[in-house]
Amino acid sequence: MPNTEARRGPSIIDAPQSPTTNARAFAPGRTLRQGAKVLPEHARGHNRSLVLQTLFHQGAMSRADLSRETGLTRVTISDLVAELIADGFVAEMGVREASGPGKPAILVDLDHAGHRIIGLDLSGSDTFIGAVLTLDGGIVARREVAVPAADALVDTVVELARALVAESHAPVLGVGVGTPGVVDDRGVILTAPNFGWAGFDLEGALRNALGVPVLVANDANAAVLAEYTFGGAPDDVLLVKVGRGVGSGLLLAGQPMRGSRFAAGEIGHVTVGTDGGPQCACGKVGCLEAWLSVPSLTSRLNAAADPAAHEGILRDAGERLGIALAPVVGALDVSEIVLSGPPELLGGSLAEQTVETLRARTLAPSVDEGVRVRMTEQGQDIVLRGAAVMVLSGQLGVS
Amino acid sequence: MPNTEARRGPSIIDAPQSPTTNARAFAPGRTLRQGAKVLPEHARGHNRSLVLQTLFHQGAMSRADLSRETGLTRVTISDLVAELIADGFVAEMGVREASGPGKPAILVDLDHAGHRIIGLDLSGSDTFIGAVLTLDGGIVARREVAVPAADALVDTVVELARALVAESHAPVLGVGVGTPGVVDDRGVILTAPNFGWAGFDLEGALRNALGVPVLVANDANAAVLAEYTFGGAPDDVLLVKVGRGVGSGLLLAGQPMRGSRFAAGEIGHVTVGTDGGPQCACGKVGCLEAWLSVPSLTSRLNAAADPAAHEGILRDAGERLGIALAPVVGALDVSEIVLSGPPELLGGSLAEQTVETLRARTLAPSVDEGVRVRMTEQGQDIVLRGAAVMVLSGQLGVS
DNA sequence: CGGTTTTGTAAAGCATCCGACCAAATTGGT
DNA sequence: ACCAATTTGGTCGGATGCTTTACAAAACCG
Repeated sequence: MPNTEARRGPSIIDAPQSPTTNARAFAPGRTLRQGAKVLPEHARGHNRSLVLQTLFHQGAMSRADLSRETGLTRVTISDLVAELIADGFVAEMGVREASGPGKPAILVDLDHAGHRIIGLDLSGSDTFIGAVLTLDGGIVARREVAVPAADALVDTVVELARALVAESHAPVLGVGVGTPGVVDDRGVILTAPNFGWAGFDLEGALRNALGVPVLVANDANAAVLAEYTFGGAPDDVLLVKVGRGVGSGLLLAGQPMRGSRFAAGEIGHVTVGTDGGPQCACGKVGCLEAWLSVPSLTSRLNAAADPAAHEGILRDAGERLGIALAPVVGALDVSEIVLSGPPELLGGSLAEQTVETLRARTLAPSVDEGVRVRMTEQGQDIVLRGAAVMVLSGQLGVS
Repeated sequence: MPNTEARRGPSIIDAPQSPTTNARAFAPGRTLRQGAKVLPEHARGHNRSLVLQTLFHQGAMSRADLSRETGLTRVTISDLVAELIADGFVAEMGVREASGPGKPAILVDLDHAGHRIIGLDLSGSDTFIGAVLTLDGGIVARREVAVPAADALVDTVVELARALVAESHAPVLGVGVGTPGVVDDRGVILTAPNFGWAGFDLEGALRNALGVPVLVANDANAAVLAEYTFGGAPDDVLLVKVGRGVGSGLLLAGQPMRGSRFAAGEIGHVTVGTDGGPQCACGKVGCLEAWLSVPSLTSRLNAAADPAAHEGILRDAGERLGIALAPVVGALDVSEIVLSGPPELLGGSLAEQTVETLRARTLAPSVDEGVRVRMTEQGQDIVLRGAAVMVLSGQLGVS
């Protein structure tokens, strides 16, 4: 049963076209780089999000605590909290055990059970994965379907989402989708070679079919959001997602970067080094993907009769990743690079060699301040949880 | 003063929660990624900047025009404009020639003569350059001093700024400084090997000495601001500044990127390619700076007896720049790369070869949508004008 | 048991923007 | 000549949002 709760009127959250998406970037020459007017009600919305954000990251606390954390007065916090309780996003959790003089505090917290988020991960090579998540990123239910033929793709995705919405026993805050391909800021898939999509408005199709807010983004961009919100990644982080291809998601100053043509992160077919390399499916030689993708890595590992050679193959791939990322690290000063993919391939020598190569090829700010390289701890669910973060961020202003 | 807010007791009520709730607790030293409260007066400030920004980019217009451009009502615009006139930032420019029915409009515009900006460029290898600029970036007066010995650096800079402030025949909006080195967001120079500075608060020193607002940033970061504001660069642009060293400034989605340790743009000592290269002063081999800096380029050109070899040397350098930037272009999807430096070195074959190499080593979104590479048209004043943009942006919210 | 501290709410005040209305100035039709 | 239409710029009251001040409730402490 489609719920209309998530699209109620008075919420700030409802504005489908947020003012930050001004990038109607097609005009030749220059786009108007003007911001938008700000009204008192926008300030209200910002402060609403600020309360939610504080509760999200710091857990249950009293209104007085919220006042101290946010800088807003207790009066305003009371008002905001009352509004959020009425909207079902916040709930009173009982009285805190008195720990000193004064009236005992009433704890308030996000109503984690009050809403659910649907996340979809279309990046698998064999299956589409979907899940029902709580507001704190916990997975409540999960479904998988085999990737269908090209002409049934959309119907399959819609049905997967519809089944999950039906399975959610709470109002659905929104549906987040992480998909391969280049996706613009309105959820239109500009190009997705695997699916044969070009200029397809997946976000609009899902919204029309489901009647709930939908947000669609590239899978690696979703993944880096999960790593930021749930994985403790710093404000400047690059996530490299290794699967059938190689892609990346980038966060700078805590903001996701989309690129001028929404193609940020497309590093799979960047040529690495000046000494040739494996043949790539794209026709070029020495693409990062030819060195690092799971198919290319496994085929080279299988071809090596001697298991002792495996170490060398993984180190070579790690070195190539380091060579490719060194200019990015130098130009952006990211402090952490997170790898997502099969841990048995990426987790060991490969990651070690990557960080060694990076330090050799960049001028580290100081000895122990070099860039870190590590595997994600989000495992296989990283895109699902990233899709949930997209909804949290888009609907509640929380990340 | 009471302050027991630090640690509350554990809450007694603890609904079963997924293990991921506290996305924050670990990672020592990590900054809270919470925003700040927003009050109505902040909205007012934003709208003030919006009016200034509109006038800055579109020139004189009537209050009614401003209302249509910004979406604010004529009432609010009249109020904002009155305030800006009282502050001396806006002036009435007379009545517009009637072009239709209705009462003739009174044009208002930025009062370009009402304030001046002081810009300093400390990036020259021989001289410090300073200038008095109008609000629209025009240079009114200029001074140069030889770079002094290390122990007189600060005094020299202060005196240069003081002389320019005295020379400005209008209130000084602020002083902007572009300097080599790594500069944090409060104008503290973390490292500047050329000057022997480490952790030196140049911004504070100048502010104390001059009593006007001061903003200090890296020279290449200042330069890219000039290119964005005065050079028509798009929202996602990388500027490469070639001089004694090689540095870069980066703008993504119209926002300057500083990096996690304020070291974004430090690409001079990134190793390029996997086939060696010239020896760099830093001790490594094949740094971008060893290929591309003005001293290294000129010495290689002078060493070539045959002028016909010059073309090859420049093409090699351009190719190396392309090799270094290809991963950056892939990861960020910048749409334009701007070169700043001696045009006789960078402007011809070098830039051509750079764009060719970039296109060969990245997967262009489509045929004619590849990245552009061009020389700046801001010439030698790019850092001065960028420093002025820093002041415009910091003091008026205009860029 | 009164004094102190803390929490949460209520009332009044200030800032900001908007809608409705109005006066002024110009064009254009009759 | 004159009046209607149009556009500009302003005034006045109303709505929203945050703050300061004040207050009741509920705990602790001596």
